[in-house]
Amino acid sequence: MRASGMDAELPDSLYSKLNDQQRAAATAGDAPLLIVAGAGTGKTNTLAYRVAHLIAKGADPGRILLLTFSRRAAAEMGKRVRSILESASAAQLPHRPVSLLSKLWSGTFHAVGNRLLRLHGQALGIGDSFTVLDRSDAEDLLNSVRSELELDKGDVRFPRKETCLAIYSRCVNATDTVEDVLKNQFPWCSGYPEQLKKLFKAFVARKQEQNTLDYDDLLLYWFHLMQDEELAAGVRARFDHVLVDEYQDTNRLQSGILRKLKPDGVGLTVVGDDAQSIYSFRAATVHNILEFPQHFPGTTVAKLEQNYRSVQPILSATNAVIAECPHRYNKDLFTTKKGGALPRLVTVQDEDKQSDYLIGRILQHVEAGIPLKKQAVLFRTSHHSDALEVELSRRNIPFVKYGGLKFLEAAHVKDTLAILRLAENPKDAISAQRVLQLIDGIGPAVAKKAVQHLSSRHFDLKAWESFSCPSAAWEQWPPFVAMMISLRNDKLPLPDQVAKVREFYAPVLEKRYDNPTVRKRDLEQMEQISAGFTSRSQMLAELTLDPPNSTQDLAGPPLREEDYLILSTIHSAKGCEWDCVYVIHAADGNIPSDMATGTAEDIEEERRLFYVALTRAKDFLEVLFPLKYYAKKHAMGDRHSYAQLTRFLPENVSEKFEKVKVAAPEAVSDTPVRVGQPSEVKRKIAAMFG
DNA sequence: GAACGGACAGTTTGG
DNA sequence: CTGTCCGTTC
Repeated sequence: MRASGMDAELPDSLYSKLNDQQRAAATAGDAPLLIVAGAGTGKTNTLAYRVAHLIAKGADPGRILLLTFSRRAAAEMGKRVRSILESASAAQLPHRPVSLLSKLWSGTFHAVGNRLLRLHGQALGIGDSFTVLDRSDAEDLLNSVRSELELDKGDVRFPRKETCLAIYSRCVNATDTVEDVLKNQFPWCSGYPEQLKKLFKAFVARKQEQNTLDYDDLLLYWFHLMQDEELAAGVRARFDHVLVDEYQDTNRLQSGILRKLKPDGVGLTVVGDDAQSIYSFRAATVHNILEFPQHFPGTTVAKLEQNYRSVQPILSATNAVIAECPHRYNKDLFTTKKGGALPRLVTVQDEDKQSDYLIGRILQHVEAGIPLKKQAVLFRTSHHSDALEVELSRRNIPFVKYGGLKFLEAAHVKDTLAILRLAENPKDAISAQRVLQLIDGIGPAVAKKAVQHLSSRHFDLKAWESFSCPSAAWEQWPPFVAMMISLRNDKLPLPDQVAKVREFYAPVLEKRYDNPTVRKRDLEQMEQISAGFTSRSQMLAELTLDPPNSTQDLAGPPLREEDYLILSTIHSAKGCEWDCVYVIHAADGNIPSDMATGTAEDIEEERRLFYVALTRAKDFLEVLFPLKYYAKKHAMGDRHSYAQLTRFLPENVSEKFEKVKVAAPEAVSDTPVRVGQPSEVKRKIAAMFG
């Protein structure tokens, strides 16, 4: 181990904030280390202490690789390590490690893969200027390959592009064959193994021609980089220590990378909780954490079992929920947080009542001194919060939503980024086709011709000056080509580039969308944030790899000052905690989602998902269950159906909850008009004059 | 032959 | 709100 001569322990007082289990984990030696950490047991803190410990003992921060689940987690970890080391410096450690912290390699597997591949890209033949396709780009590319191969002709049952990509992605991430993936995950597509293989082969070839990598490629090329002994040695030599957070949610490709990165496991630390594995749809496998000790003989297993997050009644309830799950590392979570309220299981009449009740409770908690920011509403699926969002807006309660429709998925944002991507990588035909079709008179056919024109002239964008476009495009074409050429100028600062794009794009936006003002503001925002990136390539890669979770993520500080309620999908809530947590739509079919009740394993994952939701709560937890669901298609007739409570709360579990029933509204015949109506009237009157 | 406009359906979770 | 299908228009 490097620099082992300059052993300097962190001052003892620093560890006083850790319990014995945490301290043992943070200060364990270099043998492979598996930290099994239950929900709320201070996992992040322990990992941060371990990093600080390694640095204090002389490890070079630039030689530590910290793999986290999200960008947010990476930032949080960096902050904590910094603050621990600052306390250490105050206690007069010999060197000043804090200033070196920026050298730490931290980020998601995909982001680190992106960085490493740009460093080693020459050796792999992909260069350092590849662009990264997001999922919908990859789908579009797959789709165009599919129609070229005429796989969509005459067979309506051939899987849709989304399904094709999902199959491909599963093959890559689970390192599985097409046949096995079809058999196990996509049985309804099992009639097409040969066609799919042909499609995937062409898809891979096309990406290589275009110099583009999709998300999966960032792992796949990294994986293969590690299979080449000479190149692998180069990557291995970069890192003395590798730490992986949320290990239960890694897939086989990722564990394959780790095993080549640290073949004997020396200097490798992984942290996770098998009870919180919720990403199998992304090919994550809980086997990675369960079998870690077999993969790396000599593993030290450290358990963290003291829960610091939840009060006893909540912990009892969540322990009861997870106790129903058959296979897992045994952990006995306990807390010393005595007292506290029982979690509530609230039955409401329907979704409207759910919103009413919820907002009432949220405001009560605000009055009791709990700011909105410390309260979160969690749900299985993004659209589960639709009705609530309407009601929150109506009552002027500010909120931020995590998960769901991404800023980057909005058409106008995609258009703008496509222009920048085309400037970055003129071989990127998917971006080119998207961009070209923004011009009047240019549709798929002409766009394709223009791409061919460019391709046969060495992808020099100047070649478009000599392209004969249809007459409808005559006016827009020259300024378009001029803009593209000017973007190739490396000296042009990024915000100026975005400004040029906006100038070109503004009229298109006016013409194509009926709410251009909001969209224009998004683009202004994009120009502003572009100033924060060092290069166009960095901006494009980072936006693709760490898509902003909400538009507020992009907004400047002013909004951060304000108090706002958190709405989040359960998946996006991973790793977070709040004083009050409300889990809505706890009906069977929602939790578990009826999209995910195929196999017993699927259902177990949904159970863990429910467990993750409940364990986010510190002081107050409420689970809401609307009895009635109205069939959306028959809104005119008041057709409805009765829901069942989620199967994850059988009587022996739900007895840990205080049961609350909110009275049925129909009982009162002289109830005044529905709450929704006044706003409708006001809206109509307000809209009378445009 | 290709672009465009209107109508219509569908929409898990995320790097 | 976006992708897709289809009839109409250039």
